[in-house]
Amino acid sequence: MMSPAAARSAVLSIGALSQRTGCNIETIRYYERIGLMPPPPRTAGGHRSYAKSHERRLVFIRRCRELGFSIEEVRVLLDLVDGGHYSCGEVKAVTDRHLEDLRAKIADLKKLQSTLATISAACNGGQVPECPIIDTLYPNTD
Amino acid sequence: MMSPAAARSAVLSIGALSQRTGCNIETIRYYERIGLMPPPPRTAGGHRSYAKSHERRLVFIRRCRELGFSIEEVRVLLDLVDGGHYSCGEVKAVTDRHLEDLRAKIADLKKLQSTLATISAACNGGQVPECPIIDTLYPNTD
DNA sequence: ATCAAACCTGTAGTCACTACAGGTTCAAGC
DNA sequence: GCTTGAACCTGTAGTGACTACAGGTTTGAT
Repeated sequence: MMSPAAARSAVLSIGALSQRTGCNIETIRYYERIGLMPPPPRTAGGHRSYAKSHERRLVFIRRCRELGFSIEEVRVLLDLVDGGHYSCGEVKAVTDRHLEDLRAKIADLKKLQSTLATISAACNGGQVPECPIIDTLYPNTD
Repeated sequence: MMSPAAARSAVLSIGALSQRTGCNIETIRYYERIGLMPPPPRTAGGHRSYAKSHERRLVFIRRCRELGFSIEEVRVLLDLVDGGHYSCGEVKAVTDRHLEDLRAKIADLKKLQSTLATISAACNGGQVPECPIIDTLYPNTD
């Protein structure tokens, strides 16, 4: 159990929090503005004072974002966690929907890549003022 | 060779162009504003009058966008085409750089999917107030 | 006290659109 | 010709997720 003095030594400025979490200062303020992060206490001079719990929350947010969850999805997950009595099923539902989105996006990109690779392969990159890529994409005169 | 009267019958309003190309009216105006599309002639009442050549250009733009080229990449390609004496190599360079971006993006998404699938698989979606997903993503108390 | 770095709030910009608001034009129907 | 609704116009602002200032204040070292 930390003593009050020891707890006070764990206080972080926004710059320190930024460094510890790899999250941009301005992004941290953005997250506060949109409600993902609670407004922290301030110094007498108006500077934000973050506790360890703030840091842990921000790490969670960043991990979710890195995994591609949208801000809204992160918000839903945080609401579940904040409520303190979420079910594992609710979390899994959000996660699996996101997984589905990822799969669809990958399939989409693969199709694009395949199409583009086919078009590009028809071009040997010469100096001729014609190009199969342009010829494919630019409609002919009717 | 179309007669002047026949050429005049090929004139499209912006709504007609939107329908023929599947490109939103407001997006067409946006493309004009950012210079991808040239400003077309106007009717006496100020309405835009698009020729067939405008339509072909817009189809090209839409195809490139659908393939994931950024607006700037489309702009580069259009500059090449507009110059009229581009080399196939220049076009291929833009295209292959885009292909590389696509490949990187796919690899990135696959990694995310794999990570997330692993995390999600640890969750059987029950009613317990604990969740391996949250446990993985939310830092523990130090 | 001085000074540079860190911080603050507010505003605006990025990218590629998308959605109005308020007004004008067009064309069909009477 | 008049009416009316649809289509069009310009200008502005919003979307999502940041990111970058400007101009001012606070902090901490010297």
